[in-house]
Amino acid sequence: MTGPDDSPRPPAGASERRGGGIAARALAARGGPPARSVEAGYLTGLNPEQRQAVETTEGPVLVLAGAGTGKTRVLTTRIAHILASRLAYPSQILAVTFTNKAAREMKTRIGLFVGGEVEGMPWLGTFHSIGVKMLRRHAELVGLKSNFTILDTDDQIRLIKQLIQAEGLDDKRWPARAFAQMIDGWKNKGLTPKDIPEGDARAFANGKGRELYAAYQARLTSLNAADFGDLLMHPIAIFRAHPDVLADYHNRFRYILVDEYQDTNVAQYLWLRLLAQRSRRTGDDMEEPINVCCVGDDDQSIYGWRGAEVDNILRFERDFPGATVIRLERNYRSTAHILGAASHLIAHNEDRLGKTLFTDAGIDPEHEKVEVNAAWDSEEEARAVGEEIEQLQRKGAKLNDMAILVRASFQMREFEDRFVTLGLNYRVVGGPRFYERQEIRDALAYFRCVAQPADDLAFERIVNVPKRGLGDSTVRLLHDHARENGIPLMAAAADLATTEELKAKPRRTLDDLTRNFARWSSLLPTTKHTDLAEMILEESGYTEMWQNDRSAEAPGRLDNLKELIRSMDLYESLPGFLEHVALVMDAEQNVDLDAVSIMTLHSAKGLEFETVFLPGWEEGLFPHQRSLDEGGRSGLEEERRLAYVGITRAKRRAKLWFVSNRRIHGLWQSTIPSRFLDELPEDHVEVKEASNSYGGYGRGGMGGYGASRWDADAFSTTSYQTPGWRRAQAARAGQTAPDTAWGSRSGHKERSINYGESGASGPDVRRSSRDEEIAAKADRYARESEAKATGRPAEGPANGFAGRMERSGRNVYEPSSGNGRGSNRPPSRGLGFNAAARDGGPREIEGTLVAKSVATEESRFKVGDRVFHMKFGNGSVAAVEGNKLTIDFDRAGQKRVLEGFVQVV
DNA sequence: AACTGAAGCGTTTTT
DNA sequence: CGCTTCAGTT
Repeated sequence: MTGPDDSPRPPAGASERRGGGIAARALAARGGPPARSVEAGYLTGLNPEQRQAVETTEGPVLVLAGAGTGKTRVLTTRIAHILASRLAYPSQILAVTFTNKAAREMKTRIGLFVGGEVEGMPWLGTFHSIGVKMLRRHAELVGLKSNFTILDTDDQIRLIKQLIQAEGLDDKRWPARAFAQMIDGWKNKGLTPKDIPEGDARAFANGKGRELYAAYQARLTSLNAADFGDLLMHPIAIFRAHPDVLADYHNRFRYILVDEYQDTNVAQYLWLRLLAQRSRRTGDDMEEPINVCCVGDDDQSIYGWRGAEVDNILRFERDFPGATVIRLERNYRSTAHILGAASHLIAHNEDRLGKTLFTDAGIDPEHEKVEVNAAWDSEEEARAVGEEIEQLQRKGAKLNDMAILVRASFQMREFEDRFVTLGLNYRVVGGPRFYERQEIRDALAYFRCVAQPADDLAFERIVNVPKRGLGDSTVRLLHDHARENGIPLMAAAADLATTEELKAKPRRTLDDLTRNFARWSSLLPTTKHTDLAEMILEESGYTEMWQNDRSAEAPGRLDNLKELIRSMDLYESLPGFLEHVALVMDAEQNVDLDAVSIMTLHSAKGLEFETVFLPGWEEGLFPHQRSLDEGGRSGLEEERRLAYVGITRAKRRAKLWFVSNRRIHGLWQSTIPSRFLDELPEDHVEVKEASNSYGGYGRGGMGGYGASRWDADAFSTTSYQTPGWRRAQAARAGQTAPDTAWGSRSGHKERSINYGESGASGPDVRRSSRDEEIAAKADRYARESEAKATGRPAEGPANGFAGRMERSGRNVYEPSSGNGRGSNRPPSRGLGFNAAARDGGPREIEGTLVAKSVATEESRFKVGDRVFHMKFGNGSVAAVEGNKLTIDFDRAGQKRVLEGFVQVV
């Protein structure tokens, strides 16, 4: 099975053809003049270390690249250099990244060097996408066909659940999800069923862990399917069992580059080592090493929990003897304050190779120190951050240059709520993924059934979606029949439609359904895939199902389906598209819109922003209690690296926050500032007065308005030696684990979020009680797409309503403010935090806010107006509050929306 | 087969 | 606290 890209076999070596030969390359490796006579333009502007990393093309190279030291630039320039020096064909370079984003960026940037010919780099991609590519070429060696399907987590869990039940085990006591995660963990470590430790095997399913794992693998094979982990496991198995295949790759790849090496797990490491560690046999029978270059930063290793082994990077020199190690320590991103703070923090870690970042930019009095801010609770934190953002915006800053980086995704909500209220554009990066939405998965399941009628899991998913009266009992019959005859469910369905086994009604339905699928499949070769896709959704009744759905999300889902079909246009065929979807679970974001980014610290790695807000620096949350409990010291160190990553995302401003009260599991807990705050150097840090809504404006040297938790001297000095701080420290010292909610759970069973879907057999789709929120977000999406369509920014900066709305809510928590979730406030303020409330707060702030309110126009809507909304259709206005309208929609029910999104009919 | 209420469950990070 | 899942009911 040869793939489409049978690139030219490497001849005796591309360079030899140019008369360069190994010697010439070795010369270049010693830093001598490059093979080209003219100094290549792409080399200018590199510092000496970067340049060395680019030009040391021969032999193993490890580049330890600190944050902001131009890692991506080195990587891409190195590839460009290899290509420009004709050391290898594009197809002879294997370049592996971790994320699709990184792969995309590399492609783009290499394209800039090479002049757009990115297609010529067939082996640049993520571990997984390259894994699939290899697996498709040799699938039969592990008992698969080359058109195998890739399971998503959902399919995986359903399948495991079936197996658990088949074993006669209690699927409540042994949850499928937990086992899916165990399997994942094993595969991350490169362990097949027979390799797993006895203890692990016993830990699940009354000691049947190993059997279950084996059964799962067998089932995958019979389904002609692979899960994510298999995309690496199978190639490893193939390489080991078939030296000829491996030799072929050895022969093919002249250069191997790996990005983010500190994040590789054992399986990836094994895969890589198989490919890179042997010598390559050249035509004239000489041994020539494959040139491997790994780039990484041990200080940014934050995926240990997922099986990443920092050891891989520490072990590099042993794995590849004679390796050149290059350190990139010159930081081009951040100010000296930010760098100083981050470096000082990370120096508290023991397990590191040790790098010292420096910058040429000296300490500039204009540069802001890293800020530490306090807030009473998370709501106030969000409010204050929102105000800071608006302030920056007023000074001309762009929202695109700001980001809020949180430890855990539940923190995002507060900010989203707040920004919706403010009318501040935001974008959640890495949130619920497009392809994980229910309607998208359903649609994809239809497509999979058409492209591959043997895809049982897809079939199962949609037999009764929309409801056709094919319930559990019918499906069970199908299963039995399929099993007895060793045929796929689709075929079984076709069979049963012709026999007497079923009652007339389901038989009829089944007959219709299978005929439809047969017809769609037959159209596959002749019909344009986007048209076919549309036809499938239309004729299956799937579109209609959502059209008839009166819930708030339905219109959005229909939009998503349209978007799905639109995006298919970029791909050549249905199978091609399905492959893309399986591997690339994220959808590109709309970058045209000026918006604040909200994301987790993990997904922020590799990005940079002028201003970074880092909320939630509290013990238990950050560092996360669970990391502490499960990971001990190394867990703490990983958290610290996460903090380091967070701070180093900032170019000019890093603003840290902690709150005194946070709601966890619906309960208010009082919290303690993160130990990481203590670990910051005073020189580069400014501790701010509680920057809540009543104290937040009068910053810096201002006299201070009354005692506060931080006390007056906290204003003028940037010291931690304040009573409040000491109190917090004392509290922490006395009580390590903050509280029950975080502490006591013995760690097992983690859950990922399931987006409101019941399983395959549970067709009743219930209304989520998050309708309101989703509706609010729907507004945002509407705005985004509108902005996209009209080509102009959706709306200017936040209008002046922010202040007014906060008015009454500022010092006192008002039970019914916001969206009806006003109950259950934290206890009344203590700790002298109320200082500003005593005298009503600083005057000029009041002034500002009042001015803001006055400047606002009267709403152009009034109660009773008939209006139209892009998502919710027609309705009548039930209430007006500022720019927010409560509208009774004819179809979608009552919603609160911003007036910008509706128009008078 | 589909709907409903009620109980119980988990609440970090994701290719 | 909010959400998912289950079990019992129609």
